[in-house]
Amino acid sequence: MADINISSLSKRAMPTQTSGSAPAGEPIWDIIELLFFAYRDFVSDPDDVLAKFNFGRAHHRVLHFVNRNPGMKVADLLDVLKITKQSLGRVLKQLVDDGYVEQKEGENDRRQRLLYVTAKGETLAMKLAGLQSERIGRALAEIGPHAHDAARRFLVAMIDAESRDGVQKLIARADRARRPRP
Amino acid sequence: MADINISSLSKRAMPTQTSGSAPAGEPIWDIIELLFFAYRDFVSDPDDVLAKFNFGRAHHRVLHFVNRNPGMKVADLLDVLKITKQSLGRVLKQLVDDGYVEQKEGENDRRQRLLYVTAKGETLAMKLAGLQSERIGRALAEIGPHAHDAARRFLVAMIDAESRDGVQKLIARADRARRPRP
DNA sequence: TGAAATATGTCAACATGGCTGACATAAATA
DNA sequence: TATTTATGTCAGCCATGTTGACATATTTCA
Repeated sequence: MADINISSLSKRAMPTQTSGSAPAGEPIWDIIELLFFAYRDFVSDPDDVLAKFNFGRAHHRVLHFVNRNPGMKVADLLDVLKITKQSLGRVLKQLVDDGYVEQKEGENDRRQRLLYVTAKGETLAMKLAGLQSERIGRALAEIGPHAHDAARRFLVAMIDAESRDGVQKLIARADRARRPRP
Repeated sequence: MADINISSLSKRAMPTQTSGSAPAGEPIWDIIELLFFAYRDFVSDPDDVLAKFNFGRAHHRVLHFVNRNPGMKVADLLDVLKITKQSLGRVLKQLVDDGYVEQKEGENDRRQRLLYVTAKGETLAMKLAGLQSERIGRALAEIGPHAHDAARRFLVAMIDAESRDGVQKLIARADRARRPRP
């Protein structure tokens, strides 16, 4: 447990100033590089599992968001993933063909193909989310009581200001959908 | 300024327990998804600049680490990036041909090709690091005094235990090299 | 009702950046 | 001298992103 030696990093911090819009202090090297390494490890756990199913990261993203937002429209998914419909179409087709995702005609608007995970799809999605949650849970537990909140605040603040609201609403809505009003 | 509404998230937290190796609580959806969105935005700023130079993310990574660790061996770079020498070779060749990176014969071991950024290379590397630092600096400033430390601890803890030490040493060593002993 | 807009799908072609496998060269080392 | 090491390179494959063009069904609007 813990060869973590944080004190050795961050010689002289305080770059792009705590105050206003300072121009260009020394780059914040530690966070830049830690983000690279942390994100790489974060996505690597699912990658190993996905490989066994002949799926890649693209499939993971689709499966994840469909699992979290059952009944979402294709257009919504395109909006969340910010990829082209051709790129989405490729992986979505495989997920449907292999029985991980279903498409149902919209009730009001019959042009829509609402997306749902199948039982099989949910199992895989939850397995992958479980792996990532284990890593996150371990990390947060190592740090202390307010770690979750601190991490969330940091990550939210790293998102483009224009998208933050949308992202947070997406997350909150998915949470509500998953466990309906008590 | 601040459509950040953190309180709306995280209905019921405490998944993979604060204590030991609990098996499989509810996934930590917010962090999973925020990491996806935050990292996407984090790499998007450099992407736009790189596109103008006909470079991609792979070039960015190489340029970044060579800038941070002048004189590093090709083998070291392969180790950090965890890609094959063929993948590295492709982008490295372009960076050298275009005059962003130089290779010098090792003094002790003349088989080695030690890597250095040129003036041009440093300018670009610093510009990209500056963009990312602006985003990070803004985020940390928004949050509060201990944000940098909290973010660093979180990210370190997210890295595979076996690599943490190496990563932190890499960062610390690069910091020392950049501003030699006072 | 008929024209236009919308939601989705699909074909073709291309770029980037991973990968494997095989092989080449120069220099260090046993 | 024989072997190992550090690096480079050729050839080809795969995943996943892109653009552009076009097709189909359905809804909406004038």
